[in-house]
Amino acid sequence: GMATIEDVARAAGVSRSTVSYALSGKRTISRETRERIEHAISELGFTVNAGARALATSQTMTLGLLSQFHQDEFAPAMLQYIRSVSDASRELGYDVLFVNDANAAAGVRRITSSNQVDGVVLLDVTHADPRLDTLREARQPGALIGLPGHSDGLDVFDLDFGEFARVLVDHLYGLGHRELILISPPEHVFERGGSYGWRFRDAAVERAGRYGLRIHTYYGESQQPAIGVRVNAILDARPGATALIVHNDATIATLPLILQTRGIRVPDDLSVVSLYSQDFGRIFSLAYTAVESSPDTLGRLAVQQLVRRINDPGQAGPPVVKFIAPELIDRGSAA
Amino acid sequence: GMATIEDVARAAGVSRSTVSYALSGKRTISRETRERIEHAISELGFTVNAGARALATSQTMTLGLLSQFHQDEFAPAMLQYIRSVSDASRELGYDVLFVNDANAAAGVRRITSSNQVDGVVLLDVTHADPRLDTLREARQPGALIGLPGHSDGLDVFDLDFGEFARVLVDHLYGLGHRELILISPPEHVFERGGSYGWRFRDAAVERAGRYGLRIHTYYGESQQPAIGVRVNAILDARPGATALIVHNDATIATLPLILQTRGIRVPDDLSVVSLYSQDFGRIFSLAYTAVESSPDTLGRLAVQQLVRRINDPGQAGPPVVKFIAPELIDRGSAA
DNA sequence: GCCCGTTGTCGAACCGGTTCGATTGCACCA
DNA sequence: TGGTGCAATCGAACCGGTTCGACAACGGGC
Repeated sequence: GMATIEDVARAAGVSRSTVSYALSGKRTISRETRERIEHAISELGFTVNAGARALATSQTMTLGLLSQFHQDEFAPAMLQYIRSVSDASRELGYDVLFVNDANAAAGVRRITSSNQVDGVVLLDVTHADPRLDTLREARQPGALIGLPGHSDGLDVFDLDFGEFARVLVDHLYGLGHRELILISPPEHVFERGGSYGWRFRDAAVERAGRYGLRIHTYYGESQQPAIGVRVNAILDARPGATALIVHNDATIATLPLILQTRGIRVPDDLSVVSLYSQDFGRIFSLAYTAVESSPDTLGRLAVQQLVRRINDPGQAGPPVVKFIAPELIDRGSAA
Repeated sequence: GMATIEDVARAAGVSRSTVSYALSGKRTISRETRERIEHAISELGFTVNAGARALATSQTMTLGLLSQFHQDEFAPAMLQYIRSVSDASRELGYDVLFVNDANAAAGVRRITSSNQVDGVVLLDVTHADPRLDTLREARQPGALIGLPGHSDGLDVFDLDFGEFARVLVDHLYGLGHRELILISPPEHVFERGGSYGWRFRDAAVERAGRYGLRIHTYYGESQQPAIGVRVNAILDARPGATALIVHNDATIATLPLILQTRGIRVPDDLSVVSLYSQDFGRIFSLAYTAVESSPDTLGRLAVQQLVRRINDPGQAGPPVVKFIAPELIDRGSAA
């Protein structure tokens, strides 16, 4: 058995409560007593029992992180969110309970109703996410990464996909392009309700229309060799287009190889712009002009807001919907 | 406040202990009483408080998962381990506490000494992993994914890299190749003590020597454009080599583009074999003959063994060192 | 009619902390 | 010199479960 606070108290010749107060600093303790206690603690190798503390304080100092691996999903981007949420949590003193249940809503219920966590972060939120209702019923606050159809009562953090699209269209328009191609996420993402697909597409089309540009929009694919087939078919069908906007992780990741095979040089023969994070670009060796998807910022903001609500229930104001503004990183792939 | 077992007891007109026994089934309860209790439970929406249960039973039903993102590491493979450990844990009734502290050893100490977990899985274990000593001091059992220099007291699961190398060399030898190139992980992986680097290389060299093959070994790089520069330099330096063995995630991921750029066809001009998982191959659209790195099996075995030790302390036998045998998946990239 | 074993339930102790109210001793002020 | 206030500490209650020992009721064997 491990040393308990009782053991420390005995070794230091004081009561349990005195040890507790010495630990928390919530009441004044004389210097000598505190030193005796500290000595006993290091002597015995005492550590507070997390379960007991959680029971007494109703605070677990743990956040739930709910990821979700959709079938056919292009997963690598997920890791960046897991990292950023985990890092931000740790900095604020929280641990992370990672949940990836097949039944995601049940996972939310399990960790919230049993009081295993003080708050929940949902990754990869879809338009009609089945986890949302369950999360709303929970006592603990929740923060979403990704905008659902109805976010009532929950804090939302997402990229401003509309603005992202406009920045890219503006960039291409400014460079003189007049006919564009947009490759969106795969169709099944739209069907599942990943709203970022149409938020980006609609804004791009609207903006292009305002400028009088022609823009052709297509669904992308999520796996080879379908990706290559699709891209080639699109390029064959639109020989007049001078620029490609790729809003599709799997497609942008293999694009260098596809274009290379076709003998297309970027930006000489075709301009390419996209949307991905620097880490993502490094992993796939991409050097396209892109708006940064900053998973780090997103995860960090979500955790910060969550912790604010935990410490300040009801006080932290009405639910927040925060969109990250685009930051264009010009890598010269559009001319 | 949530409903407690006391509320359930009151609603069902029984004592707390009776409710507890009805829940656990550790003592016989009459049918009518059990039904009254179950009714009360669903009526009140009662769920056992995890902290209280952990305190009473000294079991948290949570496993610690310690990942570690080394600087310059090629991370995508990590996600597969996280998934498999998490899935396997859930199937056995455990939750996963995900820890990614900058100071990894401190992370181990934190979650073990505070009794937040019943066991610990270490990912990406290096030769002289600083987490090991801390883990050995813990009350909880630990399972490693990756072979360290000294694994005393801990269960180890890893690929049989030596055998993996031999299978690939055998494959190439059988196809008539007489001069091979091996691209290993980056040098800093060897320095850090990732033993898989030399375990694979030494076995490949030994096997090639036995067959009288020439084999040239090189460190790979972990990032573009260094990867391309390195690969091109190697190919320039060894024009006589007919086959390439790539034991390096980052390199194999960009190899298609590099070879395409050089105008090298696989397997017509050069045979290529490697070591990666099917998922990894799908993400990077790779179609090389490779030995499967089965992160899924590895994660699952580690968790199973860990749970065995948790339920059966001291009884589960001496520490295990289990190596996964290679499975060659012939995708025709060697001729 | 008595003894015994079984079934079903209860009360109390315990797990390891936190926190509130009470108490003691001492310095300070009027 | 008595009252006041503060610093330092203690004891007890509580958080929400689990588990052990006790006990009543009951049926069966003799």
